[in-house]
Amino acid sequence: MAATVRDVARLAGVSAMTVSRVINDRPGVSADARAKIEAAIAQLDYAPSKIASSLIRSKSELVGVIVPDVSNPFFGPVVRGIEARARREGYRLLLCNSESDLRLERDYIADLVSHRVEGLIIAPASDRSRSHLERLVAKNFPLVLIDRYVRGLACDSVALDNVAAAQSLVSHLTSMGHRRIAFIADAGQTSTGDERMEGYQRALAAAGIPFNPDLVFRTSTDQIGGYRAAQLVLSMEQRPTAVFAINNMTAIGAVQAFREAELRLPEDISLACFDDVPHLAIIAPFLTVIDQPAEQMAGAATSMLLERIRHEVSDKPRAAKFPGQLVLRASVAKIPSAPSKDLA
Amino acid sequence: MAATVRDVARLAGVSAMTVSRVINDRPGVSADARAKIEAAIAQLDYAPSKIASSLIRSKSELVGVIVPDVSNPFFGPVVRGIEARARREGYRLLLCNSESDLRLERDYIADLVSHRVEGLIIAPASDRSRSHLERLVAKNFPLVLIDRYVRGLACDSVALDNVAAAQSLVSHLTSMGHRRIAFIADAGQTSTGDERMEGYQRALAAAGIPFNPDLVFRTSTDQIGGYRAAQLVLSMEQRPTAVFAINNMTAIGAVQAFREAELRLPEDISLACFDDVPHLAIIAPFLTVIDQPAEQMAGAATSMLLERIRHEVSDKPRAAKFPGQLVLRASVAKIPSAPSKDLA
DNA sequence: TTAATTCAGGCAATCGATTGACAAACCCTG
DNA sequence: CAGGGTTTGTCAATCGATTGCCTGAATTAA
Repeated sequence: MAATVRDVARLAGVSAMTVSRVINDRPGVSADARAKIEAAIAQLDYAPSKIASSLIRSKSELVGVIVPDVSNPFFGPVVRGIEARARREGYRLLLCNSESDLRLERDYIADLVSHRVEGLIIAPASDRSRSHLERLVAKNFPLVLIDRYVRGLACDSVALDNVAAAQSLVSHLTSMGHRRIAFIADAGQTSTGDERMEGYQRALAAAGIPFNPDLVFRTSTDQIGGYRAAQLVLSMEQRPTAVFAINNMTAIGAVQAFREAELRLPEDISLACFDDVPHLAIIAPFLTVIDQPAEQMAGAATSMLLERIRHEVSDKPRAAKFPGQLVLRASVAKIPSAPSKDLA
Repeated sequence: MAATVRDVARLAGVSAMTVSRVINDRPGVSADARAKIEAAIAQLDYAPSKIASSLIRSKSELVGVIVPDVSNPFFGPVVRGIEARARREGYRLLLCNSESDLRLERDYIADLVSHRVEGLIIAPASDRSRSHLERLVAKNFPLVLIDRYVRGLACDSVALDNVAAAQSLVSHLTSMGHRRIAFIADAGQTSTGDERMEGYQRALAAAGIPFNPDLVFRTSTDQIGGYRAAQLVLSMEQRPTAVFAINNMTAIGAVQAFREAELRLPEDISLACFDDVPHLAIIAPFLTVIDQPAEQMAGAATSMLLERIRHEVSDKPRAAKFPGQLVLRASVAKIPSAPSKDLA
């Protein structure tokens, strides 16, 4: 069906190897032969098979990317950033959505390896991803973790400095007078979640507020999880004055719950979260958030991966940390320092 | 480096072909041999090379996807929808962002063809994409256009019924009493843009409002384009009472411009646009929009593509149209029917 | 016991591009 | 005009999995 080097060679009256030389811009071809070959290529609409060349060269020029969901406002820019950087080096992206499903993630990894991707950038579903990632690391397969790292897995990673970012966000809440601050957290399976928890606790400690486990609501880190957690928050006897949501999706779920309960933000309850929702800020500059430089992080991860692929670096795993930016908007209210009066 | 069928065969004490049979679940292998082979596969951590099997079978199990930008709130769900559908059939996605750049798009297409993707789903940059898409169509290459079609190109497409959707949106504006309705449009290169223009004009005609070309602002369909167009709208002597933005990004740019001019929406000016911004509605149920079923459309496009790949359908091009849903929110105000009084 | 039938499993060719070894033709200089 | 060096191009092997064709062994029926 499709034309091959041999077809081109026959039409141009040369050998296959000469055609190959022209395609790969190698020396040793006369101008005359080159012209004839190019004419033949155009005439046959010939496209060299990367499959065949991948096989012989053991270079697929493919990079695998696994994220929970491309349509997530955080991972969309991540994928875009990876693609932009990889493109410049002639690499294409094999994109998979793991849906945070461990089994799906494992199958995808196996499939990408079969497709002979030269490297893999992954936002692992959880620490339990370790079992299947370990095999890649053992084989010295180029691998970069993004957004999260996996405890005990010695490989490159790019993530936010979540401890510091969470601490600054929660400190903002305490500085606004909040003392009962609920934390809508993940199920406790990711480094990201643990670090944010750590930041939460440090900020509380810094403000002299004892940590109260009852204020931590562990749930799935999606909209429905945030919605349910927020409902639990609202059902508490002593309702928290502020909620710290672990990411954008849970925050959105929380807003939904608050709205249904006819609570006003921030008058009745304050809310702050991780991840800006792009564009949202313009239409409604509302949520106080930690903004992550998603595309930059993705670019850095891709550079690290390409270095691994080219063996330009030592085997020692590297961990890049990016700072989060606290963006103050309107979802956090100031609480008058009332407690002392109440006691009097 | 990586193990091959032969390595597995040697270790299991059988021939390569027997191994191949086990991998592909073909009959003709004894339970004993199968067990030994599976043990050898596990021991060597063998992953069959899809590159080699693609070459011999002429099936890459790859589908190419080209969109302007995955991080766009419309195209993110599109890609997700394609991936979800393709995955079930064992296909992987080769994802490219064209950035609406014609040259980049052309290069990507050539590269995907070289990678021997079995089919291609593309949201073409503009009607000028026709020149490079035509060659694919001529070769009978499985191709499905999504979101936009290209005039004069006989191939499958999946898009919104933009004429009807735009008409319903603009009719909503006229029914609210608006008579001077600006249209922030594209540069006039896409079917989508033209159809929305058609719907705009039909709605005006239905309301007995003469079409005024001065109210059409052609620009790039991104945030900055919307911002600039909105500034022009505001600088008009007789300022329109409502703005119809061709998509979400231009609407966001317009909001930005209105905000800077300290105009209130919808009290001072009304705004309606295409494309819902996911999640935005929950946090700020504000923009009146036409919502597109992006994931559904993507699923349909993928099904059409798979049918083409399998030659399950005739060569006749098919065009699927999806209805847009008018979602009324708060960005459109009612205008008191003043004109007659003014005349009196 | 023998022939017919079935079935496990091996050999070798193939997909399309690449590459090292090598041959042929060319140029130049002495 | 002959011989060394260079350019240009050919041949054959290779990457890893697959498959049609066959062989040899096992099972069953007569």
